[in-house]
Amino acid sequence: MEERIDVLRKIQIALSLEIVNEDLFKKPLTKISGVDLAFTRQEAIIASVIVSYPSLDDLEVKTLVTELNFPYVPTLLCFREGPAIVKMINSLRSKVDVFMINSHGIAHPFICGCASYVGVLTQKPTIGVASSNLCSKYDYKPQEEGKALPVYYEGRTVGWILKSKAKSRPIFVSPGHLVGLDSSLRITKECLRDHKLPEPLFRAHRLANEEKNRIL
DNA sequence: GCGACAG
DNA sequence: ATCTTGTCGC
Repeated sequence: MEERIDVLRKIQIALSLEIVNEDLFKKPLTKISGVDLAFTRQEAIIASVIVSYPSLDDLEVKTLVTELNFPYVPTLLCFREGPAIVKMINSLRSKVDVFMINSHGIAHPFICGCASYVGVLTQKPTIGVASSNLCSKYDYKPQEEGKALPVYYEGRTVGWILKSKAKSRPIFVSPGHLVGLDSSLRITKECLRDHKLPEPLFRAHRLANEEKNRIL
């Protein structure tokens, strides 16, 4: 069992070497997809909401149901959710410029959060947005709405802690793949409206749960 | 050794 | 994440 984890660690480290944190997404940016999952006993409902950028109008919504085969293990989330997200991305008809994934990107102990994992496997630009911290260090939390402070891991900047909504806990943003550090924050901020999470993710989260309740 | 630990 | 009622606050 420990050997099993060792193999997965090596995969993460190998994938981390493939990550490119430069702005190689299409410009001007016109389509962003938020991807999130909801769970039932033995399956996952995965939702993608593609919105126009920067107007954020819904362009295409889609859900898929898939089986889960890997448990949730902190730092190994990509092996649980990654395959389903890749399946969703590969099934979309619209050409999406950047994917926002509900997870961390490079702000990960092995530099391989689920957003980075998905980006490398699909070679699509990705940004990771999480509601809580995993391994980053930061000096203090931003207090003013809209403000962000860098977060570090082993001495280098790997993302941001962003006060996305006045009376909510801050969120954690980190580039996944084919997106730079600054752009990951800028794009995320441009997608903020009335919720703590950026619109693509807020809508994908809501859609996944609506679909889950519908099929139950 | 102990605690912490995305979803 | 999920299982769950009411409840406090914007």
